This record gives sequence, structure tokens and C-alpha cells, in this order.
Amino acid sequence: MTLDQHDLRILSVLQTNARIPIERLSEQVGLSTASVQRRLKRLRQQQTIAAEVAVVSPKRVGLAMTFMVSVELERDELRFLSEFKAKIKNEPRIQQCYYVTGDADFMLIVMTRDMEEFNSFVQEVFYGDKNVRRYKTSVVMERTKVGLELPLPTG
Amino acid sequence: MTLDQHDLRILSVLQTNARIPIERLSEQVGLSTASVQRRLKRLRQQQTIAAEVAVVSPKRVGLAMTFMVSVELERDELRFLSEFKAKIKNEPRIQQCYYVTGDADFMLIVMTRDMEEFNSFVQEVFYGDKNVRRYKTSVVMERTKVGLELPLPTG
DNA sequence: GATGAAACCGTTGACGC
DNA sequence: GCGTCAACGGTTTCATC
Repeated sequence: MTLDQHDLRILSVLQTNARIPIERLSEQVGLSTASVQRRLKRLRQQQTIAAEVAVVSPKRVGLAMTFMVSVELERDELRFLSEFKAKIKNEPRIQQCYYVTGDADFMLIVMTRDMEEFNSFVQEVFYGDKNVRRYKTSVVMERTKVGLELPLPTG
Repeated sequence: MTLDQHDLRILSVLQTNARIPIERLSEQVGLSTASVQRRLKRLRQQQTIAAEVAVVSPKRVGLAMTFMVSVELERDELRFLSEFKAKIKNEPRIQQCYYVTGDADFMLIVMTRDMEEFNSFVQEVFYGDKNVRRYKTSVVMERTKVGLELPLPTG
């Protein structure tokens, strides 16, 4: 259940490239291929590796616009919270969502094809929702750094 | 260079699970395995699939804290911008960074082991930097939705 | 942890449609 | 462009030390 330096090195490499051949991975980790295989299997079963996914280029599929939207909810009922969360999870244009301290309740990252689609999004998701008290949109001019890589302590 | 419905379906599946066997992927797409292989190769070469990566569970590796930090820079020189961007890209605790319109210049997603490490981070990255005029931190209470999945129009 | 064998899957290229 | 087939190489699992 606890991870040693070898595990962390495996994760560190796979975070960047999940398709690296086991042999090259083994070289970088300093273990035999069989050992790396066993560790890999364990890391996947433990859900330390939660998923292995393809990262698609937004440009190539025509998703030109990214937005950061802060949302403030009405405070009346706690039930609103889970309602809103469920809606978020079912809305593919919301790529990411964080429940945060401070003035806003949620910070959303929203991706659309163009401004028109963002307008539809806002109308569908916010206007019809009595839970939403206020929202504020920032347009993303550059996705300077994007990824799910974690800072791992690989001594 | 343009993608048809088959390509979009392939991407849609691989965005969620990049380790699905080609045979099952083919079934879901409605093409032969060879055809899916050809498309897959093309999508990777084109960089439509920019990367295939392992998603590591933050909890499992002891990364308990996430922060959203908005940063405002000094306006004196444009050179500051690229300096700051370079720093961001070399700082693994900054998982994501967006250059945005509005009051702030950048929105950062920062991940650390604990509050103490966030304190070190702030001192290292912001205090020593004369380009940084102001920054504002929100603590993330819940990572409600996290991923790099794009909304693809799969009819 | 290492080694080796067997089964499985992914990849490529050739063929015809 | 698609489908089938065959061949190669890498991956995965298992038994063994």
C-alpha cells in the first residue's frame, strides 16, 4: 500500500508517457521488466493509477475557446449543492470543476467551439438554474500549462 | 486532416480509456480492427492524439492539497510575461496555468502535500519575483470534476 | 527479486474489394 | 476508403528458482 522510490519513478514516467515499452521503462527505473510488470499491475489494481487516457488536441477537433467561470450559488439549501454537482458531471463542456473557498463556490473550466456555443452553454446551464446566484466569466487567452501530472518526490 | 464520425468515436473512447483492446474499440466504433489501427496511427502521427498518459491518484501519493491561485503581474515589460511562463513550466507543483482576461493575468492550479509545502511554494515562486504584483489564493475543498476530456460531437 | 515459457494483443504490410 | 489474412514483436501471466 505504501509506495517506494521505484513505484514513484514508474508513476513519474507513465504520467508523461503511458505507451513507453516496459523494457525502456525498466531501464529508467533500474529494475527488471518482470518486476516493473508486477508493480504496474499492483499500481493499477490499487487505483494508484486511476486511469490511462488519450489526451486529444483541442485545436484539432475544433475546440477553439476555453473559459474560466466562477459560480456563486444560493445558500438556502444544501441540497442545491449536490444537484449542481450532478449537473456539472453530466455536462461535457465543463471539463473541470473545483469547489473552492472564497467569494465563489465553484471554479469551472469550460471548453467550446466558439463564442456562440458558450452563449448556449451559459443559457442552458446557468439561466435555467435557480441555484445559481451569480457567475463571472474569464476568457482564456492561452492554455499556458495543461495536464494532470502530479509533483512526485522522485529522489 | 479532417476527422469523420469514426475518428471522433475513436477519440471519444480513448479519452476515457486508452488501454481498451483494439477489438473492443472496433466493436464500439463499428469498423474492422485493421481500419481502427490505421486511423489510430494517423491520429497519433497528426498529433490529434497529443499524448497517452497515466492519471495518478493524488491521495495515493500523498498530495492532499489543491489551490487555485490568481496572479497579477507588473505591466512594465512584456519580457516579464515569457519569464514568468518559463518559470511556471519548470515548477511541477503548478499543475495547470491559464492566461486569462479580467482582473488577474494568470490562474494557476497548484498541488502540494500540505499547507507547509504551499507556504514554501509561495515563498519560492512569488516572493522572490518582482514581476508578481499581487496573488490571491483559494483553497480547493473538492476536486468535483477533473480531467482533460474534450466535448466531442459524436453523433 | 530474476528467469523463461506460453498465451495474448498490437502492429505492419500485402492482398482484394 | 474498407476488410481479411499472415507474420512479427511486444505485453502479460504463470510457474519456478
